[in-house]
Amino acid sequence: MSEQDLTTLVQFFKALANESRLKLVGALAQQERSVEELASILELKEPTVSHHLSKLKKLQLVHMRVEGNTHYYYLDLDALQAMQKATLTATQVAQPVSEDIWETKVLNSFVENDVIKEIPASRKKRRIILKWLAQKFELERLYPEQELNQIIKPIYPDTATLRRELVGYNMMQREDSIYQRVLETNWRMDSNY
Amino acid sequence: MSEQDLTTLVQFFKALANESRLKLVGALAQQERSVEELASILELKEPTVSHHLSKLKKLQLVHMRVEGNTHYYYLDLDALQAMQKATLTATQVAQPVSEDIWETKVLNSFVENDVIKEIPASRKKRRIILKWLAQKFELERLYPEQELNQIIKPIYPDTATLRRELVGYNMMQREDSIYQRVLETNWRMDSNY
DNA sequence: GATCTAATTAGATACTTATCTAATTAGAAG
DNA sequence: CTTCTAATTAGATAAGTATCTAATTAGATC
Repeated sequence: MSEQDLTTLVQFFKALANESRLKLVGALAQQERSVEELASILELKEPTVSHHLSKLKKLQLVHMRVEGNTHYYYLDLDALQAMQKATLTATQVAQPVSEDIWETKVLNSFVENDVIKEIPASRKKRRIILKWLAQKFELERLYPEQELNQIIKPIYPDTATLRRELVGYNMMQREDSIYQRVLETNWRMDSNY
Repeated sequence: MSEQDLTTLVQFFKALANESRLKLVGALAQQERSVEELASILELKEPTVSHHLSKLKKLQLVHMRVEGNTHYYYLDLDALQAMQKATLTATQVAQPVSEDIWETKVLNSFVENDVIKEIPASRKKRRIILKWLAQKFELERLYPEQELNQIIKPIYPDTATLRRELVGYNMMQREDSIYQRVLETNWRMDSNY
């Protein structure tokens, strides 16, 4: 969802997020009407109605036709329906950047120059750090424990803890002191990890 | 559209008529997220996010799941879509009372005790008075001019004007000084009447 | 049990806006 | 050309609300 679409959508919702304007739309759904007429139907003063109509007009949800002194307003049903359809899709559309924003922020605060400053206490954040660490290992390759340690040590001295965590999240598998990276789809997602 | 539906609809639009909340919905469309995470994605403080989430929660557009200290919020896609569908129909639904409100008001101000106090200057209002007057005549019946006058006179002394107006709007037809009421569907609707 | 973490609640501020009355504009009618 | 009518614009007020910081709660960790 682009920035432009977002503001347009907000404007649209704002336009209808008001009892008087919603009633106006309802009254105009039947037929065109003058300002005076609308004021009497809604039991509001004419300037107030004029104010609301100008907002709807700015969004092209209504249009106006002049006849003598009378201004007849009518609904743009197409515009209205187009907007409503747009909301159906827009609110469901993924914005794939969201996740990265969060992960980047967590990484920035716990990693500096490829060195882990501190291991986050919360599982949520720890998982992000470990994910970052796991990606340093190739998928096909087998890593003896000693080699694993050599890679991890400059990143974080307590290699034992990280080894244990990596296996715990099932980001790496261990067999006879030989480690191998696991496909991301198989990583543990339980609430305990 | 009932009063209840109207307020519900206004509440719904209000909930989405805000950039932050719309972004929240977008972020939650992908997956559930913690308050902290959402705050970092939207670049807002946590209390602010909490405030917005509580509004969405009150309308049941999102729900929450607790896990330790973390509160995970997730979208109620069904509720969202149901609401959106409701708007599609609601804004188009006629509220058949609107017209009567206006007509009644005009009648009240120009007619009293079945007597026309004054003939409105504006065509719009004049038409309403004449419509009321025309309904005093039966459809099938033929009215000689003299009988017509007898009926109109107690309502408004200047019978000539009213006769002319009724014919002008094509609410009544005249042939050899005999008048007959015209079916409403054939009344003149031009901008000059 | 003391400390830490994530979230909520309370309170304050600044911005928006719905509504009214009064003033102004523009067209119609006498 | 003066008067009347419908609508808009201007200006004022009051209500609502998005956001922040500070304080509080509740759960987890050491």
